[in-house]
Amino acid sequence: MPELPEVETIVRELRRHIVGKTIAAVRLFWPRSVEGSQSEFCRRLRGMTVAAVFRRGKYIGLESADGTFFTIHLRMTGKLVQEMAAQDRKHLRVRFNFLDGTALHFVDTRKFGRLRLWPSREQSCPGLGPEPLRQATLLAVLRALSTTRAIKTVLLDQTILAGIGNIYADEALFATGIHPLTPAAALNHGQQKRLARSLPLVLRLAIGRRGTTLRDYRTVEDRSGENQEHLFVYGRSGQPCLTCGTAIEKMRIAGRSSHFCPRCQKKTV
DNA sequence: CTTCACACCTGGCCGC
DNA sequence: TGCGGCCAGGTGTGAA
Repeated sequence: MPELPEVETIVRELRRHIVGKTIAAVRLFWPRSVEGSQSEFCRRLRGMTVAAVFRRGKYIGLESADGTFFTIHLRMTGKLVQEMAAQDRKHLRVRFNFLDGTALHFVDTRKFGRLRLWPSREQSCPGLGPEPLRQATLLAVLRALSTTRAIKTVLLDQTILAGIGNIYADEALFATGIHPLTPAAALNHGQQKRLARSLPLVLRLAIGRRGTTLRDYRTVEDRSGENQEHLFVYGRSGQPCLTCGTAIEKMRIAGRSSHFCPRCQKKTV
């Protein structure tokens, strides 16, 4: 489900809702949602006062003043909500109760989401590439690519760039006019520069719209995003390209469906 | 190094 | 109505 813009939206709402609060109780309804020792996880979190909430790629990180740090990865269907809707109760996996009487619910239909403790914030989420929100960072990363893997595959690789998922990879490639199968190292300077400009734009616009809600994604306040109203290619196969009218095509790349306009995104190699 | 199948899970949708 | 097959914002593993 959630990619960088959705996770960023959730993190911003979490800051409003839980910073300063102390966890009174943690209850696991689906223990496998927690990686590592479940008893240690619950023990360390009990009594923890949330000092800060972070995002790193698609990870949400919560930290206390004494250095306790844990992450939540929502994978496909995970969500964090203050209040549970009726249909959420069946999929409640973890519940955090705070001293002030409020709660935070980790709801996850498909049970792919994962929570885990780390020794510190610095030692968490190893192997993630840089954040893709700055043009200069992206340009450096794109210029350094020497792989022949398809650019779409590379954008989805979290060790190269952290936070991009299937929707925004497709949208950014469309915005840049690059065919998703283009070998990463074959991008010319103009394409590198345009992609480095487009990606942060696509992501920031989506953040401004609180992300893309296709099915399950909801914010902490149980609001949906609005970016689904502004997609150019994702989920639009067979429909006319909003730029040129050609039917959007769909093909499988890196095991994921990829949407593109065969006219606006010509293969250059 | 890279691709690919498969695993982890549940539910919605479509065709028959 | 029921059933099978296919699909889904993600990631990790092991085989080829």
